[in-house]
Amino acid sequence: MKGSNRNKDHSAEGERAGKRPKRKCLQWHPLLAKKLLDFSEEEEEEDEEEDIDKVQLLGADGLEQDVGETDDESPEQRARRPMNAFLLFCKRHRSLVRQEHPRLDNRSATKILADWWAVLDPKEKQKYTDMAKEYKDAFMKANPGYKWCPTTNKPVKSPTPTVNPRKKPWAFPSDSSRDLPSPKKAKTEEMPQLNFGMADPTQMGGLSMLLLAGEHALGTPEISSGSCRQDVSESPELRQKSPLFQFAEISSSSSHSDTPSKQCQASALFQFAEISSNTSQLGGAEPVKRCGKSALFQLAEMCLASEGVKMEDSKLIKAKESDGGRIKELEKGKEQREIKMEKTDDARLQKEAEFEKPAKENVRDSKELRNFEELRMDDIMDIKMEDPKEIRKEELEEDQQCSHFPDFSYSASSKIIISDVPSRKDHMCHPRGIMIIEDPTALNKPEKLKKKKKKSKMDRHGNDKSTPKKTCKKRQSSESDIESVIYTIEAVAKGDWGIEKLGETPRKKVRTSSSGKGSILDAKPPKKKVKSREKKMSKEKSSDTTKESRPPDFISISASKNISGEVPEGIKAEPLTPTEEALPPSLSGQAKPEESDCHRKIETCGSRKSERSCKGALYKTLVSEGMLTSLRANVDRGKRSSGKGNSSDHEGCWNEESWTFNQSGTSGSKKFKKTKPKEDSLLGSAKLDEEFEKKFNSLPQYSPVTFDRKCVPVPRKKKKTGNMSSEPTKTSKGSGDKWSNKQLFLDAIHPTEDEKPKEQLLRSLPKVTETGCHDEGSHNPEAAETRSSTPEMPAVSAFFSLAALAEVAAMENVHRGQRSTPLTHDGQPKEMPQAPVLISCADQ
DNA sequence: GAGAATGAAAG
DNA sequence: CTTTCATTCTC
Repeated sequence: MKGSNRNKDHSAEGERAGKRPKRKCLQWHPLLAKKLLDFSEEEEEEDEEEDIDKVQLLGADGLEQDVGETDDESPEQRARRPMNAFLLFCKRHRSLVRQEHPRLDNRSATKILADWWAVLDPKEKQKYTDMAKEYKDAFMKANPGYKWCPTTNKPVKSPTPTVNPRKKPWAFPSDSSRDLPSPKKAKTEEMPQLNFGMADPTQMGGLSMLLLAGEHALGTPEISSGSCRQDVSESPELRQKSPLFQFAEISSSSSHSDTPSKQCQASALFQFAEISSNTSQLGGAEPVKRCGKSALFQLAEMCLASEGVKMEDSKLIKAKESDGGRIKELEKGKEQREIKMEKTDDARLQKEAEFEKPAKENVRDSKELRNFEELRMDDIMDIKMEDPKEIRKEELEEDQQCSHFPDFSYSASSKIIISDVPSRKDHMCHPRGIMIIEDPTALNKPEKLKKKKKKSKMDRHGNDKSTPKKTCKKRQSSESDIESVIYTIEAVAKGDWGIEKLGETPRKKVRTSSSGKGSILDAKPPKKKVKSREKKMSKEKSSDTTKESRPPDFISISASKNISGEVPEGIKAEPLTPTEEALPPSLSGQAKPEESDCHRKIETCGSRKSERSCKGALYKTLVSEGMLTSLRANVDRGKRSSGKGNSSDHEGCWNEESWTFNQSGTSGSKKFKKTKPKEDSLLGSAKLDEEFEKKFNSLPQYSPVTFDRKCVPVPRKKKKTGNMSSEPTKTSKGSGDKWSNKQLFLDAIHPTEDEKPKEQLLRSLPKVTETGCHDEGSHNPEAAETRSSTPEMPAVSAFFSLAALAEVAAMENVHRGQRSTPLTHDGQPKEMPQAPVLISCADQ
């Protein structure tokens, strides 16, 4: 049913309604495609990967379908016209309105918003207008060919029946020169001539491509986007006005010069737009050179070297594991990591295993959770040891424990474990593991997911209203969540992302993946998370301390990395290794060869894979060092997209979900690559969106009070008058009570009486976290504005090459999905402060 | 899905 | 001048 609908014209609307549509837009899709073309080599490799993926995907047809569907819809179509000032305002303030008038339906809220808008100080209005314009410009730059809307009628019917008539027409009509068919289409069938047509964002090359793109952007003059350039040249004012433009200019034109100061201030929006565009036009790049170029890369390489050892270990493990606990393998995840080290010495392992078992039994009473974890550890160890007897024992123990925990069932445990796995930094692994374990059906049905989301939303909103039962369930999870949140916060404060991811990721994924079973799962995972976190925390302490004490310098990073390589600690994420581990046996077979390849390549600094791996290492390092904080905005985005896009069908492809799906499909070692392609696309759009969001968040948010005063006198329209009179009145009342004058500018946290303490707590916590670690979330409008340029980002960018930054960002995007909802465990709005809207969307 | 608002863009 | 569509989300 859906499929048909999607295809139909209205599908777009439906999508919108669905919310997922939001993120779908990859305006530069075509550009990416070109990139792909440029980097045909990688493409080939990826293709292979794809095949593998497909095979794997077979299991879950739904996933694949989703992807395909997504393809059909084509990102270009998705590209949405930028919001105008009023819409921005609405988006920014709707949540406020809703808070004040929870009962009010959206329409009414819109009316109120309109009223506010009407009375809004022109000066303030101008901010929104400017923002809208800025974003529009950026958007247009990103999508040179983009047309606002097709004419009312024409597009729909006549043109291209194959694709949604409506979308196609307006997507990139003007690009006659380029003629980029919708990327997806092209890839599948049409335009054999155009190689890029083949490029499917989904399938497209990985970070390397992105990297290349970035390099190009930096290195190459603005050959690419003529139109954009023209625009820029034409409107110098814009540049002056908006850092975005400046940045765009810089990146496009000179690029090479780092011009850190300016760039720093400039917004990533244009950057990415430029990059994408440039890349598209530019020819292939030389990865090797790049490697040499960036210090960042070198650093990554160093990291890689350390990791390489680990990888080998993981291989060994796999080989051994062929026996039994496949799932367990997946589950092992983190513990494995640690264990790996131990593993080297079997004797030690055995001893430890034995030791731990009895110990946990004793502990049981006191700390069940811990035991559980330990148990897992034991399982892992056993597996490694390959001793069937021990495994059995473990099982028994597990059973016992299960008895202790009514909630935990075997299946549940497995799932939980999986969730844990994701908690590690290996995002790649998670999705896949989830996919495998979970029912494909669930994935297939986006609708259900939607419902779920809705429900969750309902719950959150309607705590007052209804669903005591649901609430209860959630509450359990929520409590645990809170703990986790706290941990997360702490972790964040310390700069350790991994932990945070742990908490968040599992949750989200679990939910998403397990539409039906979610409730049970939800309840469980949090506990585990907490424990795992605790454990990690303790273990990581040493590392953490190190991090804390040290500033995020290159040197420090490198040092830490080296150390990490030596130390088994979980802090450093081993992207490749964990992934491999996570792979199920079936996959492992395929993966192994790849791994070996990777390994070899890794050894070779110049190879792309090595680059990737290096990137991964780098990413880890950066993460550990907390340098990615600024990039974290992606998380928000991810949440958003995930929330909306969870359905995963068509639009999903660009979303995290799609991403996740792909990963799941992907075979082990290559996950990175595959992920990357989407990431790229995502990255571009994501970055743009991210920047946009930042800016958006920086926009001032006004308290109802502000409007109340003005509001009364100004009745805008006759029609509404009736409503207006009544509603505005309400507003005034509510605002008066809740809002103090000092709060004229709304900060992040709204003291809503309606909301429950939990939510508040969650909100506040996340806020704090973000605030502390990342400036991104601009809680204070003023501060936000100041930040609009995003101090951190610029700093980072200045430090690293743009390309490197982009890579990292891409990586983070990958992670996004998993960690996406750090705070949102319950589906409650956590990050109210920055983007209320985001929150609403984000919660599944 | 419709609808509530505003506004930009295209016909 | 009219029509789309961008945002959000209830009904």
